[in-house]
Amino acid sequence: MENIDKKRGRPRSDQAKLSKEILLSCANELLQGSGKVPSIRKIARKLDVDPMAIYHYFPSKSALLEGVTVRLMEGIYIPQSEDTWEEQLRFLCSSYLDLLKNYSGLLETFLSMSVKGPAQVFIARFNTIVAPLGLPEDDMKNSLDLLVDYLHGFALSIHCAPKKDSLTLDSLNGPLNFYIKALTANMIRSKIFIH
Amino acid sequence: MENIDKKRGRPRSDQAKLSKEILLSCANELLQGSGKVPSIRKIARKLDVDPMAIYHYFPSKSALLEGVTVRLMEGIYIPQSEDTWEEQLRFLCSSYLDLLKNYSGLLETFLSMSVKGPAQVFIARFNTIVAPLGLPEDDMKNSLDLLVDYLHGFALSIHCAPKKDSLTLDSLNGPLNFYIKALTANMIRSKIFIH
DNA sequence: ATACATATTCTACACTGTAGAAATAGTGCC
DNA sequence: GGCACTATTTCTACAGTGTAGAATATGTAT
Repeated sequence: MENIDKKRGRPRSDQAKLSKEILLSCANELLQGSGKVPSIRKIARKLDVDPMAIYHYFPSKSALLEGVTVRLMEGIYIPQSEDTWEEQLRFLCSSYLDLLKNYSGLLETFLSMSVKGPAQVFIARFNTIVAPLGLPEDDMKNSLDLLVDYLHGFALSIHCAPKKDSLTLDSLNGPLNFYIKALTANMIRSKIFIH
Repeated sequence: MENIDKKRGRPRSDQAKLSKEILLSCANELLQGSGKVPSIRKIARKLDVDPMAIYHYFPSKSALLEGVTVRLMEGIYIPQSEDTWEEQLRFLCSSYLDLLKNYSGLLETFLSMSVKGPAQVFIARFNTIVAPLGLPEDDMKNSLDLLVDYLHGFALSIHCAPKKDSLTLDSLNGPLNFYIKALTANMIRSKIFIH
C-alpha cells in the first residue's frame, strides 16, 4: 500500500496527490467515522502522504476544520413555506442538532470561527421562521440567543456523555416544546398590545 | 529554585512534599490563572516535583480535574428565602455561570463526570427555587433541561470567543428574562387550570 | 537556459498523558 | 537487629500532538 520510499519534490502532474477538496472530504470522513477530530498525521496516513503536505493547502489545522465546517452548513434545513412555523422550527433544530451530533468534535470550531459559522446560517433561518410572529425586537434576539446556546449546550452534553440516538431526539422535544410554548405566549401577548 | 538532583525514593517525613489537597489547590490556581486546563507537567513544575508523582495521588489527569470540580461546586449560590424566586433564579444562574466562566476549561469535565457533577447541585437548587411555582412535572423537567443546557452553551461560547466581563453578564440577562417570562406564563396557566 | 513558483518529503522541536521500573523511607513482625 | 511490605518519590521511555524550517523535485514563464 505505502511506497516505502517516496520522491521528495513536486510530483509529476499526472500523479498529483492532493487538493483542498481531497483534504476536506478526507477530514470529513474521518470525523464522521470516529466522532472525534482526526490528527493531521491520521489524515496524512489515510491519504498516504506526508503530514506536512497538508500545510501547503491550509495554514493550520483549525483552518482545515473551518473548511470542513463551512461545507457542512450547506446541509442545514431550509424552511419550507408549506410547513407551520412550529414545524419549521422543529425541523431546523433537529437538523442543526443532527449536524452537531455527527460532528460533535467540531463544536468548538463552530464557535471559534470568526465568520460564516453554521451559527450564522442558523440565525438567518431562525429569523425567517419567526418573522411572521411579529415579536418585539428584544424578544426576537433573546429567544434566539436562548435557543442557539441551548442547542450548543445540548450538543456538548451529547458529546461528553453519549446516549442512544432515539433518546437524544426525545430529550430535545421536551425543552423545545416548552420553548415553543413560550414563543407562542409572547406572540399572543404582543399581538394583544398592538390591537 | 529547583534542586538539580533530587533523591529518588520516598522523602523523609519531615520534608513530605505532596498531598491530594496540595495538588487540587495547585491545579485550581493554574486553572483560574490561565483559564485553560494545565498540563500534568505544568502542575509538577509549579510544585517542583516529578510529573509522575502526581499519579500516586490520582489515577489519571481527569480524576484530578474531577477532584477540582467537586470542590468548586460547593461555592454555588444557595437560595436565600428572603429573595423572590426570580431573584433566586437570577443569582443561581449568574453564580453558576461565573464558575463556568472562570473555569471554562473544566466544562467538559463537568459534563463527563458520572456523579456529583456541579450540574447535579444546580439541579437540586433549581428545584428548590421553582417548587413554589407549582409547575406540572413535565414543565419542571423541560424548563430545567432548557436552562441547564442554555447555560452550558453560553459558557462554551464565552470560552471559544471570550468577551469582556460586563458584556458577558448583559448577554445573560436578556435570554434569562425571556426564560423567566416563560416560566411565569406557564405558572399562571397551570394555576388557572387548578382553580 | 535561467529564474521563480508550486508541491512534496524529511528532520526536528516542544509539547501531551502515562506505563513501568528503580530507589528510598517508614511500619509492623519475629 | 533483620525482614517483608507498603508508601512516596524520581527516572526512563513510548506513542502521540501541532507545526516550523529546510531540502528536493517539477512546472512555467522569460
